[in-house]
Order: sequence, then structure tokens, then C-alpha cells
Amino acid sequence: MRIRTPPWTPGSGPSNAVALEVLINGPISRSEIARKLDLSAGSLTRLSTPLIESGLLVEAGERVDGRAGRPSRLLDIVPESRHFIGLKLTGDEVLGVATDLRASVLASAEVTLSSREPASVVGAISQVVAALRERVASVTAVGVGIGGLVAEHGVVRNAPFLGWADIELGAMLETAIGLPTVIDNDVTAFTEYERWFGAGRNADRFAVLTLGAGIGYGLVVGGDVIVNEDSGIGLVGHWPLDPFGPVCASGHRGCAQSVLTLSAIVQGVSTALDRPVNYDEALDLAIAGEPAARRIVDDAGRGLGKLIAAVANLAMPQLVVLGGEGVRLVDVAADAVQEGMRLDRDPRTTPLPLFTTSGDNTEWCRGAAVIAIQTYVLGRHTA
Amino acid sequence: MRIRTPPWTPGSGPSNAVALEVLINGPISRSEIARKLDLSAGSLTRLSTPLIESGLLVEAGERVDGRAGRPSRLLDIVPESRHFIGLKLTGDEVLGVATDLRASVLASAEVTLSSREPASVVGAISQVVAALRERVASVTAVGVGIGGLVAEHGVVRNAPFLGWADIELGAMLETAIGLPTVIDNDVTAFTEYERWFGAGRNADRFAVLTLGAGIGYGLVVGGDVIVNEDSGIGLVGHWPLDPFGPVCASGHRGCAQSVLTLSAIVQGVSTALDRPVNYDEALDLAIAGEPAARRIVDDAGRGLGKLIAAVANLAMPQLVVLGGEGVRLVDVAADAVQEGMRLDRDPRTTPLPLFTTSGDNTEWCRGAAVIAIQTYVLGRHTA
DNA sequence: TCAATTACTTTTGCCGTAAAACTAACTCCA
DNA sequence: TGGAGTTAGTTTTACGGCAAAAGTAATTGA
Repeated sequence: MRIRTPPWTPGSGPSNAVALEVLINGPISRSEIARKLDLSAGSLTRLSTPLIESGLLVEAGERVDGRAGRPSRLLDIVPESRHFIGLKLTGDEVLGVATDLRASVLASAEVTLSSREPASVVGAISQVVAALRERVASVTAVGVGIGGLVAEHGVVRNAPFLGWADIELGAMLETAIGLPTVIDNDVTAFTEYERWFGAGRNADRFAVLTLGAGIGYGLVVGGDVIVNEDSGIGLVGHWPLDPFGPVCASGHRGCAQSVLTLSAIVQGVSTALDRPVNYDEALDLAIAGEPAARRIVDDAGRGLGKLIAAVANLAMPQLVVLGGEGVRLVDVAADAVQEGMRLDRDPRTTPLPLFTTSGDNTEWCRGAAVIAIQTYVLGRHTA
Repeated sequence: MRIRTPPWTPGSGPSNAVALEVLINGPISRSEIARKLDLSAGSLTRLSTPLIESGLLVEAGERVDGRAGRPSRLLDIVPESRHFIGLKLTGDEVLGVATDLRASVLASAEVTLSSREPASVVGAISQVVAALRERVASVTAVGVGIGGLVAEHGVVRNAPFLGWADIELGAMLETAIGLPTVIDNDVTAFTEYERWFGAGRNADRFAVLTLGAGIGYGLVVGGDVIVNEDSGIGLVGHWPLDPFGPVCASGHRGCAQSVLTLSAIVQGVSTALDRPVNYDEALDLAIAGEPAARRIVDDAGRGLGKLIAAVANLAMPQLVVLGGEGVRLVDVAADAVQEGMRLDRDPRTTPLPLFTTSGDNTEWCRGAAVIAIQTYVLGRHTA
């Protein structure tokens, strides 16, 4: 059965808000949408009917809960009506996923970079996109997340992991791939994913911290991701955590880069044990009680707790989402994280919910898919 | 001449926005308001006419700039059409001002507290209010700023400087004074003042840091002051600044309380010189090059710079307002402040404008007056 | 003196909104 | 088994806010 793909041009405020509400929280009834958006029942009918007629929304079953009164009819989108590709570009490889309209992964692919030259990287990206398009029909648009500073029109102002400055990646990609393409900072994209489909979906204010090769930070206030001209520089990447800690490449003692990153933990444990271990091995050793690994992992956990406390005190989020490849630390060092929070957080304050993501390869890619969905389907701001 | 005081009940969104725009940025022309609020010229006439007819707004002269075209007629409010009292309650005294609708000070008064018992404090407050009412006609409402946690209905959950917990100050004051009274955290009130009439008036995002007996922090995002159930606890009051610094009463080494407060500097310099000095003397000695004072003041400046950098990195404000009784530090230790910012702020980031307030006695009181104006005249949220 | 420019007012039509009335589909109880 | 009560959704209606367009006003400058 061939899925019809209606035009999701951003409509008027309330119409857009209805569509967005169904996209994010669907399946959902008209009456529930009316309550959430503070609209009358008549308005919901008036606004939803054209969206149904155009194929954007569908009726998807009824509420069954034995309550008195007319059963609600649930509205939903058709996730598979549109496909997107989301790509994460690291210093070593291109990771890609094909997704549906809710950024659920349908297929994935990856290619190792043979060179960091832009043309070579564009070639690798094209390979990933080609591989994904073979498996998923009719891709609408591509999103790319990259660590660094991305300006208008997909110009990569600076990408430290690739050694780039002022690369017009957007134009190069649209030429090479032939699909609409949006590029943004990878942490911003990750935060947009959490805002729509993650733990932050119904929060007015939340923060994101990502643990990986670097430490990333995102903030949502009033339902919108806060970005400015410094977004992408990595403002918490060198956050001071431990005055007696190790030293990073920039000469900072005990900063986030030298305490919290994958390589900080891997190199710390490898040095202490005088043999190479990888990240999971380091964490497993800590769990097993090996003293050096336990100490390094707990020092990192305490540092993360202090960073979370700082975010809580200054940005006042309702919750914090923790993700990235190194997110296993949060669970393995849970006691140390709480201890670090207690160090810098007034005991009278309200407990701050922490959510951890899966930390798998695809979550960065799903973020990239979300910025494509936002750019080419609905707007990037709440109605 | 008797000023007519029309009812400023909060109207519809756009009407309120017009009134607020004139209050904050007036005198201002209709065409300028239309541009700023993204309304048509016809709408400005439609919305402003009832406001003029009711007396809320007045026409106040014309633009004179030699440009071609019809001269603009400027709209303004009548600042003296309404009077308010703003009160700051410290651990030792009640400071109060009477203001107009723009929180400009018309008169001031203060009373030293003879006791911190609630009834005694309410008596002192009543004295200040009575003194001000003798000098300023027809007060509409009273605002009170207090350091600590203030809940709904003016219940002071906790006020460390007064040693209070769960005091129904709002009810007590309305009974004692006989005027509508609003109570809020003093830093929140200070921030509301800066949002409307200070350096933050046209900023979408800014932060406030206050230097005094404690260290206060406020944040505005999307035009609204961010408050939650922890507001008033003092989330940066013990911010870690210097691992080798002095120790505060809570046992924190080098926290904001032990490095940045008035007493931190006064006691640091007094101890070093083995003779008592006050705050201004300490700063003057630093300016004069006395080594111990210079060192302590510069350590405080550097600590302040690190705190500002932390705020910049996590809350991403467009500007920072610095105020409070200890604000002179910013100027006297300007080089150290910049050095502290450079320690923790990536050099590639955009320079962050810092604004300092006068630091005089009345600025806390003006903030308290603003929350009264907001509560009893226009709403506390941007339209 | 008149054209150009900018500000402000008035008129008009259009559109979106909620209230109210109506229809629909259930549960529960006598 | 039928009717009352409840909740959901639709349709009709009146109202109000909006901008576009046309008009009026007040200046500058050629």
C-alpha cells in the first residue's frame, strides 16, 4: 500500500500546535488536545478536520477504559508517511539512520572516514545516504549533526574533531546527495530530539548533558532550545570539576574534558593498571571493585554530580537528560553522582529528576533526523 | 491638581502589551510601538484610543528631528498617577521608598529593627509606611522584598537573616497597614525591576547577580523571570570559587559567601591588617595599593569573574546586571573580574556585556515597588 | 506651491474564536 | 431493558480582533 505524503507546510499557529501535539504525544483525543492547548471543543473539530482531510492526521482507534461517556476517538499521525535520514559526523566515521516522522529508526549504516578532508568526508556521507536510501523508500530530507560551530546555510565555522574551519558543508552535501539538507551542532540536535520525543517532551525547562569524546550541554526554556552565536563552542567542555584532577590538552586541571570524557576514564584506568582497557572494561572493573578503576570512575561520577548541581543552580531546569556514548557512567557511579550533587546543591532544594538515554549509536543520528523533520515539516518553534 | 487614577486592570494581550510598552519605553510613538509589537497602524489606533480615553496613557509631545513626513505624537503614561511603596527588610532595619508608576523614588524612610520578632518587625514596617504616606499622597499598594523563601499569600517560609520560618507576613501586614501588599524574594524583586526599568528592559535573556550580605542570582529568559519552588533558597550563595579560600559558616572553603560578600571582604581585610575597617575603607585601601587589601579584593574580583563565567556558560544570558550594596567591587576589581572570566570562559565566545547598578540603598526598595506595580496594575508576564 | 514622505485615522471585509445547541456513544442502575 | 447521567465531538451562531486599503494630516525639500 502506497503511503500518500501530504504537504506539511507550517500552518497557522493553532493548526500547527494541534499537528505538533499529535506528533509528539499521539495517539491522543480531540478533547485531550483541547484541554492541553486551551482551545474549545468546536475549535478542535474545526482545526483537526482539514488536517485529517489532507492526510496529515488519521483517526487511530478509540479510548477503551470503561468510563462513562462517549469514548474518545484518538488522532495520530502516520509515522511512515515520511522518511528522513539523520547523520552523525565524528572525527573517525559517519553514522547514519533512516527514520520515520517520529524519528524511530528504520535502518542504520556507517562508514569509517579514510580522510578528514571535506571532499572525502562528503564522499563518505554520500555512501551512507546511498546505503540507507536503498533500504528505505522516498527520503524527504537529511539532517546532519556535527560537533562544533555551525552557522547559517550549513557553513561549518569550526569542527575541532575534524580540524575544519569555514567549510560550506551544506552546499556540498545538497550537491552530492540531491536532497534538502540541514546541518546543526550535534548537541543542539540531540536536545531537539529530547524536546520532542525524549524525556523533555512535556517539560517547560530542562537541560541536557552528553558524555562522550567531549562533554555537551543543551538547555530548553519556555519550550525552545536556547541557542546563541556561541552554541557549538562547547561551553561546559572544560568546566572546572576537580582542582586536583588530571590535566587536559588545554592545560586545565580537573576540567570536564580531563575527568568525564570517554578518553579521560579509559586513559586514567589504563595508566593506573599499566595495561590498555576500553571504556566498558573500565566500568566493569569499577563494578568488580578494582580499586584504581573504582576511584577514577567515582571521581568522574562526583564531578558529573557537581556539574549537574551547577546546571540546577544556574539554569533551574525541571529535569536533566543525560546521554551520549559515555552515559553508562551515570549508572555505574550513581552514588558518586549523588554525592557530587550534594556537595554543591543546597539540601533544602527540590530533588531534580535525572533521565538517562540509551547511549546507543543511533541517538545522535535521531537528533539529526529531528532537525530535518523540524526544518522541512513543521517549524522549529512551539506554536 | 488632583490626578485621576484610572483602573489599570490587565486587559487583553495586545492592549496590555501596548500599555506595558509605553510604561517601559515611553515616551514612544504609535508607529514605533506598532513596529516593536508587530501590529498594524490601524491596530495601534484601535488599541491606544481606549487607553488614552481612560486616562492610562497621554499624548506627550511630538518627535522633533527634522525628518520629512508627519511628526510622531508620543504616548506616555502619567508616572505620578499612582504611587507605591517598596520596602526592603534586612536583618537589622526596614528600608522604604515611595515611588511613582515607573518606580522612580519620590521619598524614602528607614527604621532600625529593635527586635526580629515578627510583631516587632511589622511595627517597624508600619512606621516606615506611615512616614512615607505622610509625604506622598494616595498610595495604591505596597511591595516587600525579603531575603529568603516566600510562598503564596505572602507566607515567609524561611528568612535566614531574620531567623524566621513560616510567618504569615502578608496577612499581618495587610491588617497593620490597610493597603494591598505583595511580598516576594528580594532578588526576584530586584530582577523584576531590571526587567522593566533597568539594563534588561529590552533583553530577551539576562542574569542578575547581587553582592551584599549574601550573593543573589536572578535569571530572565523569554522575557520572564525564572522562578521555581527553590527560588529564595539562594542557589549561588555558596557557589565554589576558590579551593584555597576562606571558610564560611557552613564549612565551605572558598564559596561565594566566604569570598564575595561584604563581610567576607571586611573581615578579610580587617584580619590581615589587624584593625577594623569597613567595606568602603577596604576598597579604598585596595585602590591605594595596600597589599593585603589589594589581594583580598582581587581574589574576590577573580571569584566574581568565575561566577559570571559560569552563569554565561550555563544560562546563556545576553547581558549580566550586577548590583547590591557590594557592587563597588566590580569597578575596583575590574581587572580581576575580567581575569576570572577568562579563566573559565572560552576565548572564542562573544563578549558578555556587564552592567552595574548604583548600589544605593533604594534599589532593593524599587524592586519591591515594581512587584507591587506588577501585581496591582499590570500582570507579571509579558503579553 | 506642490510632490514626497511619514504618521495616524477610518472603513471594510475576513477570519478565528468560543458559546450554545445539538448529536453520539457509552456506563450504570432501577 | 430503558432511561438518566456523563463525556466526546459536531454544527451553528454571534462576536471581536485583525490587517488592508483608503483617507486625512503634517511635515520637508525642491
